[in-house]
Amino acid sequence: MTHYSPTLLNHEPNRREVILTATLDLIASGGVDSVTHRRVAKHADVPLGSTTYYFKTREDLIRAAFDLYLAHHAALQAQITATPGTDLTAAVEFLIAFSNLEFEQRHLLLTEYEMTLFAARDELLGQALNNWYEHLTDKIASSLQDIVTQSSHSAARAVLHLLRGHQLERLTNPAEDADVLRKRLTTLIHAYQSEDTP
Amino acid sequence: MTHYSPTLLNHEPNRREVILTATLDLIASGGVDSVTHRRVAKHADVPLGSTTYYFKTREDLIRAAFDLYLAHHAALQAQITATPGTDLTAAVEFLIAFSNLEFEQRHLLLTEYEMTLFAARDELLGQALNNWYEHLTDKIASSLQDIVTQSSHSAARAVLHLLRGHQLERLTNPAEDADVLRKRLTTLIHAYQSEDTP
DNA sequence: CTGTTACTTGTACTATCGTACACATATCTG
DNA sequence: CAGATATGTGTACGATAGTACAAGTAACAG
Repeated sequence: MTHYSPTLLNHEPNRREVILTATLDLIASGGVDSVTHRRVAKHADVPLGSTTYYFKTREDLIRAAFDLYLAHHAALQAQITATPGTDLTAAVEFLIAFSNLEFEQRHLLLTEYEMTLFAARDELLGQALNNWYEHLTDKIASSLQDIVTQSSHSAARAVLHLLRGHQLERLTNPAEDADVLRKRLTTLIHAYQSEDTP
Repeated sequence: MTHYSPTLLNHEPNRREVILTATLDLIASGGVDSVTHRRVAKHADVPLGSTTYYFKTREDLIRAAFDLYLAHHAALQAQITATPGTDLTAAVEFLIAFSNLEFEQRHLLLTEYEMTLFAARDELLGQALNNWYEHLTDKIASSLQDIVTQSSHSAARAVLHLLRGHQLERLTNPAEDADVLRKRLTTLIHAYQSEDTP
């Protein structure tokens, strides 16, 4: 007794990635909660058996999706890092560009915080996220190294946190735009430029 | 035909609040996803019919729980605000105390970011959250008003964002402790003290 | 006391879920 | 070509979900 009507099977080479992309879509629009095997399958236009084949459990699916997100984001970063600057204004503009990268596509921002919250309760992803943070800090630090007098790494960490807080509020408050951020970043970095910092 | 065996009914006056407290417990430990009428009922030790009586839908329940959280948090803040300082060191210690308020009880931190993410997709709660942010900013601004030369409100916003970013990373990275935060806050506020800020 | 309203509770209905699994086809290995 | 392995697909099962609701009890207004 046949379970389905075959005639032709789609042997797609990258089914797995298609499924993960659909999963990220769902996470961005409805949160991690909204991720179910069935919904993902429907969104990716593949049968249910296909998602459960590649990802045995729901958690596997979510973890893998976030891994893909980190990879995608790394690729996006590469576009920006190409043009480093050597003075304060240029550095700030670099950071603004970096921030806009996530601003302009709200779903990136949402995905990121969904991931952060999920990682807070998932040791494995938590570690991956820490590595990612470290990586981001290094990128920012290298854009600051010719500007600040003290450890550019520690300055970069402060910059990153200021950015995160800004983005977090931006999720619900549109008044927190790029102009406001620009001023704050300038002030902060300026602080790391002067040498009398305690 | 009786549906249950009555003999005595618990006519508790604050069933509603008991239910909401249980809901917040669940949110902190397992996230918004883990909130179901049945789980809340079991955790609060009330029958299922009780939670659905007070909160018609799951969303009502979650929204109400976050409202209660905001009220509780306001009460906690009051304990701290009692002792304002007039110099940089005192102000930083005030902020550290404020931050520890949430650090030391990880569940407060988790609840807060669950709320933020939920609010990002819920206009109503989003507005409430913005008001709360504004309120927090005012508190911080008043602790800075004798210290910074420029608008203490704008300085407070930067401080709040730095704090948020720090807490967010702290969720997965224990290296981000109070000492690190203290240094960053000092540097940031110092920047708002000097007058040559662009 | 009487009617009205607020509260309390068990149960039932329908939907959806994760997951397991048998079966079919494609690809690969040798 | 033949066997092994990877991939694809439909279906089934038990668990859990949101929500509705009838029927009971308490509190209260007049």
